Amino acid sequence: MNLKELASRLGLSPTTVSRALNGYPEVNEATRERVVAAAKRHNYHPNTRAIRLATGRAMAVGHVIPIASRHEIVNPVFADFIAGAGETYSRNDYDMLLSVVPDDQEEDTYRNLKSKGNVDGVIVHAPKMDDPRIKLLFDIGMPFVVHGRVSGSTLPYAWLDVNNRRAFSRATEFLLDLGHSRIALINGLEFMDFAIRRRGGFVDAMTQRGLTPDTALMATDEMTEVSGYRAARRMLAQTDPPTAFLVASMISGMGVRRAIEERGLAMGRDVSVIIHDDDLSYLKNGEDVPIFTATRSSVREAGRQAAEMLLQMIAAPGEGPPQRLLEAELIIGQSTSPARRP
Amino acid sequence: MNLKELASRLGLSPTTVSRALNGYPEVNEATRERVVAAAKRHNYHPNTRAIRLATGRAMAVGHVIPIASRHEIVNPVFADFIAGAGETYSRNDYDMLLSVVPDDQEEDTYRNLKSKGNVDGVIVHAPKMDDPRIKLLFDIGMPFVVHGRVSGSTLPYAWLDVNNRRAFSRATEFLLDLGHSRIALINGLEFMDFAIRRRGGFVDAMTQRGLTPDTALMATDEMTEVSGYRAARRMLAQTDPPTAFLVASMISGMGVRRAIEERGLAMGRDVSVIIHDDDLSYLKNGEDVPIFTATRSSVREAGRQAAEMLLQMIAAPGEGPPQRLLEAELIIGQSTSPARRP
DNA sequence: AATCGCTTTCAAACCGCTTTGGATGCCGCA
DNA sequence: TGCGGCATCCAAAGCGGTTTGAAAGCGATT
Repeated sequence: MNLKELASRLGLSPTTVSRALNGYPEVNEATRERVVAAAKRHNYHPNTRAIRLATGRAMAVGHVIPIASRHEIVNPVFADFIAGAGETYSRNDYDMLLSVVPDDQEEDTYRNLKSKGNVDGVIVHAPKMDDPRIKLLFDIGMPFVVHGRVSGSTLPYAWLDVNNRRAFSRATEFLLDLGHSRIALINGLEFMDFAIRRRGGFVDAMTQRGLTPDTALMATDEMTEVSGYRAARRMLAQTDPPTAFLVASMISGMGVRRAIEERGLAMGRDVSVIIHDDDLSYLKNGEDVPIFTATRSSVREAGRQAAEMLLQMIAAPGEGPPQRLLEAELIIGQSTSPARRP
Repeated sequence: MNLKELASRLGLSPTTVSRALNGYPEVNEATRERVVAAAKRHNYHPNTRAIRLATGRAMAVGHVIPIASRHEIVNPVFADFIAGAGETYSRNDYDMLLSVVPDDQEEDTYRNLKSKGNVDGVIVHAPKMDDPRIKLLFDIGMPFVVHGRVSGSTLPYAWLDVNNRRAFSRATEFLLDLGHSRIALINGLEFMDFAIRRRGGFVDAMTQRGLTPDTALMATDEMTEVSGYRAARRMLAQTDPPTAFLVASMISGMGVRRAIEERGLAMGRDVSVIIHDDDLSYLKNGEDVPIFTATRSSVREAGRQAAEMLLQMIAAPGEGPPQRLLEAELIIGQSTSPARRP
């Protein structure tokens, strides 16, 4: 059932039927009702491919998720972010296009997306410092919203980010207030923008209290269970081990806990731990009582909002790029306690 | 730059240019080379929207991921499965369309995908027993591959599944061979097809050795850390606690470990644990030495293969639905040991 | 010289919708 | 009676490709 057929059944022209269904004013209210009723009765849905060609809009947005060719890790926050964004798209009749590509083909992917015209805009994931994608997307004229920010970029781009710096400085201060001074940072990969900011927040808070961060207590790696475990184990084996850990994710936090317990210590009693909690739906930080003390910010909500911003930009271009900074909550859980006097 | 313009620059008709680029035989090799060179020089990429309308193919496949309206959990294996499938699509110039919808709108979503023509086929995720989607997709004539199987369905549908039954019976036998008899099962939600099969494998292996599974040692819930923790804690507090756990996922396995250690016991020494390991990229089960003894099957590889099967079906319809059963490996890790004599 | 067959090219129709630029009919008003 | 204005409706021209059916060119065959 297509437009032409529906029109001829109604004894109307395709023009009128199209207008009736799309809510244009120049069609008699009575005929509109007839048309709408007939459309429903015959289960008519306009062919998306035709609409797209005729209007020149793709009614779709792209998410390019790069696969690091070296370690092949899929960032676990993608699932929740994309679920959030997907909700927004569904509500607005947009499609979500996912491109999974080796990270060295990422630029080509954006170029193709543009020149083949299958999306109206993209979300940029996992920005790095001085990320070249910003300039690229500007050059090819593709609307985009960055999930995160790009230190070093001078162009006015649209972004949505968590205040990572502030989250980590607050968490550090919280540990300092509890009397800890040997605080370890188990960070993500420090070419990622968020990791740089987190480190900044940590270092700032320490310095502000007159402490010099010990580089032996600062690790940077992929945020996996195993890497959290390894870093923590190594640090705990030092002569002057940390009494507290600041950890970049729930998953690496679980590795840290494993290392602590393996040493016969108890997390929350002997060693304090604060994690950053993305509030992933399948990795809740406890239910009634949080397991970990955490800086929490829902990545799913971030997805919803970033998608809204992008649709907004597509609908009204030339408005100046929207930017939004979300604050993380500090959640007090069972993994922190006052430092024990040595 | 579009086809018409490229053609006129070359002094050729659009027909010839189109054919040259698409490798049709009825064009002179010399002209083809001229065309291909010009296309590259002018950076010409055919407009996907036009191709889709002209050919009637969407060159896209859909993944509908339902969000359970009650608990809003995004299945953590989606990310890896989709990454795997995405690789296949990229290689074959297909787009991946993700629809995130509340689970009560799932049927409508499939109907719309079909009637609006934005995909050529779909992957069905997380099948339940007697899943109604099978019949629906048959009725509307949409090619599909199920990730998993659907107990109770009589229609010949395409699927790719892990041999969950065998995986869990092997794991159970392994524990029995180690001398365990109080074995607990911490399963996923038992309206999910995979969970039913796993339970079947467990029960079979027990019964075969003359043991009656204790319903007090069988839990079924969402596969989260917290639910694993709760179930294990409850069971360990019983008068005749289990000496071994069979757990449906790595994440709930971490909860089980937490419950064990909270009780002052050590996993692998006092209590044995076997998990099912989907080999998620961000949740590796150790690196050199596996943390958990596990039944392992890469969900990412499953994604790759399921996508290939679907593309195959789309390319050659009417071939009879492909079906593929993957076997899980049994990985021996540090979380199992012989049962201690009481 | 006429015909045939083969290769190579092209004009035009088509995919299913949107949108422009009229038409048509009817009413009120001079 | 004639005409402008308004409300409705429609024919046709896109959108940018693919594909059908035909034609042109040319050497070989009759």
